[in-house]
Amino acid sequence: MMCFDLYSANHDFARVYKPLLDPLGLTYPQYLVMVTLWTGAPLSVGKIGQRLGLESNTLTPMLKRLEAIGLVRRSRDSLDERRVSVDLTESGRALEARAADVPNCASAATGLSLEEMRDLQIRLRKLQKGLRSS
Amino acid sequence: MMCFDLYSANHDFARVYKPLLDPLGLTYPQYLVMVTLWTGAPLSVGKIGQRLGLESNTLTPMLKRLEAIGLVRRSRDSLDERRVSVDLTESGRALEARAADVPNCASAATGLSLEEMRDLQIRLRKLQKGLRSS
DNA sequence: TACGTTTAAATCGTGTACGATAAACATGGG
DNA sequence: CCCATGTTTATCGTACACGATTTAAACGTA
Repeated sequence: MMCFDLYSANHDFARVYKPLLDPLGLTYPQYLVMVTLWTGAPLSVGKIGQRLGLESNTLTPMLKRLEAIGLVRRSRDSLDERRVSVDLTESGRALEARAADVPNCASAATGLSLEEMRDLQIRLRKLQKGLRSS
Repeated sequence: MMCFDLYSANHDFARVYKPLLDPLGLTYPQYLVMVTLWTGAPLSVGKIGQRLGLESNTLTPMLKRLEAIGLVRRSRDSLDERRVSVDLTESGRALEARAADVPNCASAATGLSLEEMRDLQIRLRKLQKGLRSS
């Protein structure tokens, strides 16, 4: 069954990332949030959730932790007070440089060629598209 | 980054399984444990963990819940009192028939052909092998 | 037999996930 | 302007995950 492979490959990935992220003081999901913010902060909670497939019930506590360690700042959007805008602090922005090698280390750990990675990624996206539209 | 795709594809899979498993009263990880047991109970806690990439800290509470709803029985192995042997109850065995359609429904939801699924599975296993040996 | 080492589960604390619900705010129609 | 409706985030309870530690049983060696 494919779900077995997906389930444990995901865990294996998290395990490979752990030693890379520990020095940065980030968990794997926290890292994914930071990567999302590095691509263009500020973002609303909902926007971040959309990218990662998470909702406020998961993100709110996580973002509060990231705020507590000084990497992000949360503030109500003045145009729409329902939204919470999440922005990087100086420290959060600086972390990007320190995390620069993480993707390379991680992809090296896969043992796959660039070609193979690209291919797997395309297939995963197709799977995802199917799952989401079902 | 591939980890994003793997991370969210795994979540998407869990979401597809949920409506299929709710009628059975199982969570997604619980279902994976039951599938493992259906392939040949009894199994020790360690053996189940080996198959799913989990350890006793995750499995012990989960197995206790499965025991509480009457699907499995846990008992110390008389040959080696360190081990806990996990076996199916009558009810746990009977559930296999009720869950017979789940894999088909799930693979239908992927929107992939059998060929594509086999291919993706092979690539995932290769990835996994790489990640585990790193 | 005694004892240090290894192994298998369990326990504990922290951090995700997520369904269900609540609270605060925006918006459109009357 | 008011209210019904929808949207966005937060809160709560339950269930994984996992690192670190503990407990108990098995094993090896003197």
